[in-house]
Amino acid sequence: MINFKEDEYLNKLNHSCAHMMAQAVKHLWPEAKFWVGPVIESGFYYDIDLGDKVINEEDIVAIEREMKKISKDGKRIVRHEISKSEALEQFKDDPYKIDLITRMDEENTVISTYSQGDFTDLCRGPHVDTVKECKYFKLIKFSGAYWKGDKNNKVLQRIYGVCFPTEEELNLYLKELEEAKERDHRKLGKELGIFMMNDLVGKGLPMYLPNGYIIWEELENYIKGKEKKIGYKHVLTPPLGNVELYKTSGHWEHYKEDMFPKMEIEGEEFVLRPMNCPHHMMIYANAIHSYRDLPIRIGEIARDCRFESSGSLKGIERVRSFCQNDAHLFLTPEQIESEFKSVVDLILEVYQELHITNYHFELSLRDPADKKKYHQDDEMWNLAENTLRKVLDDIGISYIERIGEAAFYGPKLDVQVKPAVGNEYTLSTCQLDFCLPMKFHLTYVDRDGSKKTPVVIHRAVFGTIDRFIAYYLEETKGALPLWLSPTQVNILPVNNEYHLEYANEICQLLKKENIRISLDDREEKVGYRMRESVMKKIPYTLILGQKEVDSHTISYRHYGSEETHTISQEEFVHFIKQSIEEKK
RNA sequence: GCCGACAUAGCGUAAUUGGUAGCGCAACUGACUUGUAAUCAGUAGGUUGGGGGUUCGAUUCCCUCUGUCGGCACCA
Repeated sequence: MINFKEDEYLNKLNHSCAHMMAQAVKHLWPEAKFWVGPVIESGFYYDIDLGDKVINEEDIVAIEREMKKISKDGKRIVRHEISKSEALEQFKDDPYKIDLITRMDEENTVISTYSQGDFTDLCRGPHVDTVKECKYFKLIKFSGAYWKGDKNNKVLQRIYGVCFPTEEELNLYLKELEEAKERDHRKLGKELGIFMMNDLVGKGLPMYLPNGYIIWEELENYIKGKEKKIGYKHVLTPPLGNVELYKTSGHWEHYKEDMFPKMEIEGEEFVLRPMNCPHHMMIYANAIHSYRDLPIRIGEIARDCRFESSGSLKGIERVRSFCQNDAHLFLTPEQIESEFKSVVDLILEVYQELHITNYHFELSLRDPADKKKYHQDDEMWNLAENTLRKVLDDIGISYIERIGEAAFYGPKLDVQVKPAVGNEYTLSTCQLDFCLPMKFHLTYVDRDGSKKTPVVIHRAVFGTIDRFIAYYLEETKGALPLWLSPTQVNILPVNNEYHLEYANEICQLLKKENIRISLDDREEKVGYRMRESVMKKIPYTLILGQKEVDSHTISYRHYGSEETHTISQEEFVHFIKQSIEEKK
């Protein structure tokens, strides 16, 4: 997908188009006031104050029409430079622009405005030469958006759009947007029988259907197998806990509003747990540990519940009940680098094996100015953040630093991915924590006999199994690799009377090898059954007729290909087993 | 949670400027006995998301609740 911010001309063009949209809005609603209209990865938007007026579909059509007129009229876009005081005078009736101007630093800053015909906007630029260039545009969506992104502020009207140099590019982009909807995991999840939701059960509470649970089990076994190989021990802990546990960890203070409310019973208070860290801390604390025992790596596919705001729920990407692929590594300070590296290596290895390529790393740091969110200990934060930077630089992976995105207890490395529809999210995470071990008074006995506090790494490779399934469905457009496919091989006997016996024989053969098969012995034409097999995105469809019976062979078609291959039974079994093994 | 849109059979959809709903797929029955993306015919399936209001009459208009979708905010 195109990134409008990265291409210099597209950036300029879209920014100019945002101005042109503002001009059109001003023509239609002269009282309109404008906040900001930046170029973003997916085009541009403008935040507009229209008083009580709320934008609707018809307005969008009208705005587009007006924009076409403005573009056709083809006014030049002219830059003017003015002083701060001149700007304050020029925009004195516009509280939004005054807000922007006032926050510009020095008194002598040169401020620029851009004009086109009857419209002038405060802007740094650059812009294209004339509005004529903004010919091929489309307003994509609109919604309310809090002023300055603060939920306590007024809601402005935000309109999103895109602009291209040519009609072909615009149409291609719009087509890609439509295609993205086709691989939305919510659509695929329904079509392929992966998961369901039910109003009576409750929103944000997905239920995995037989097909979905096969994927779940395979993923769970896969990741646990990987973890076991590098020394993780898996545990099972309850999905709720005493409120005191979360008061101790600090989660209660930070997130109680986002947890399912506490339950009082027999004088005790419990919550459905929002994460597993405290449970794992207590498992660590259950025994005395020597420095020789460290690192201790505790893993769990753990059920958590968070009271996510209703507006944030999305398929199985963002839910209220989910399972983390969680683990906590308890370390001596000397082990931080090697263990952090081993987690990053594991993430990279898994991504490579699963052919995941569209992702990037983000180093999430604290905002030192935010005294409320973050655990107060400058020395700890500096140590933790510098350690992470060092490890990442040693490994040689590139990453973007994000201020104010850290967990309250420590900095983290996040792996970000972009879904078919919507904003990017975190798939994998690795977090460094000097804070919780102290809160829980965790210790190990060091070489000199003294008690020391271990360091903890929190990490999740799949993030949550739920979210990973969502991601992987979209990534594969629902055509999952063989090892994850709910049905791996679908068998079509050409004629039940003559070929069903042979088909059953092949079924038994494949079943013995633990291959997930289905036999479609309905009295329908092969073409009809083939069509369904393809629509279900089953990796291999076998066609067994007289030819195969006579020669004891198997004819198969691979999903995505229209060719048929005929090979011996032994070859096919070997081939399928190898493909599963290699996660093809 | 906020701003807005939407909700018709298992799924995908059509229609009514207010006169109680059609179609396709799927399901079921029968015929066809099938060689790589839809064989034909028939049957059944809806208090048009729940509740309330306006009206002679509401699926359509209004209110409300629930859910979904697009953004915003949030995301340990």
